[in-house]
Amino acid sequence: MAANSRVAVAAHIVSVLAAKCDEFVSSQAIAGSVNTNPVVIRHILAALTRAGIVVSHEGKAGGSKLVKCPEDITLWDLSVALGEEHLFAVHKNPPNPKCAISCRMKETLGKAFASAERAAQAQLKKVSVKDLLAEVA
Amino acid sequence: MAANSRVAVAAHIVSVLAAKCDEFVSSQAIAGSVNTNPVVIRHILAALTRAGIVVSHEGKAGGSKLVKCPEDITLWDLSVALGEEHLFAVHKNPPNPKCAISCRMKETLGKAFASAERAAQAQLKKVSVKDLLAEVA
DNA sequence: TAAACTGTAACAAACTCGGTATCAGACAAG
DNA sequence: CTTGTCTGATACCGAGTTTGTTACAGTTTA
Repeated sequence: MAANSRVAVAAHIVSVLAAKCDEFVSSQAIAGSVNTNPVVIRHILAALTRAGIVVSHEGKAGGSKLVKCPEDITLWDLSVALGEEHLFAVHKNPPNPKCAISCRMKETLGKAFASAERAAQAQLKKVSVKDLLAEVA
Repeated sequence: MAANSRVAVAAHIVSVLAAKCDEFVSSQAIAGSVNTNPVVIRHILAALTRAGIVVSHEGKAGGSKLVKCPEDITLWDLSVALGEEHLFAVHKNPPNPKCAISCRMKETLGKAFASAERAAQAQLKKVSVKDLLAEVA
């Protein structure tokens, strides 16, 4: 799957913020760690702000910092914050009414994929930002 | 995640073949059920053929049929056949050597994502084409 | 030989993704 | 109160992906 890496970048961002406990860190400094453009970072930070995970501060000496404790932020929370909770997609072609399989297949597949997504979700919920930092250190 | 729907289409294809037990079904007939173009079907069928899941037959009265029993084909087998086993991606920016987090983050995230993928994989392995057909019927 | 089919290549339209440039506005420091 | 630094937002680009389409050579049956 041509999955994007926004959840990974979000995890990186939040880890950097967690490491600099309670300081306001600029998007430029974070971008230095991720090795990308500050605007890319700010775009993801905006989603994390909407989700109540970080708070930002405009103006000189501004930046972002965590609102929640690192152990209360999981990879799943980041996925939800970015609207990336779906791992599988069902084709969206309208069903052929003449074919019984066609009429029910998408619904059936949806259930199967949903259970796989729940399994992955349970695993993502087990990994907190605190765990990531501990592993890195 | 901008997930594609090729695994879903593959599942649809294989279900149609399983329903028409041991007949050779043309890509056009399958396309009629999926409601798409025959070439799209043939492209996926090519991958399934390489994986030894179906066999095709050129010429008039040609088509494709299953090689394996429906209960021995799982959604995971289809994912592997299409090279779609990865659900998550880590950003590929080179790490910033001045930042300890940056140097280890990608590796750490890779492990976390791998465990989530394994969980989803285990679930996909539980669903066979026979199960899909039973659910549809 | 004619018809029906596969296999494959080439292409297009729509979309996604990561990156970049730019600008208004906030705000702290001097 | 001016200057410098920062966020937030928008717009844009190039590359790649996805799905669908057209076209055509080769195979097989009747």
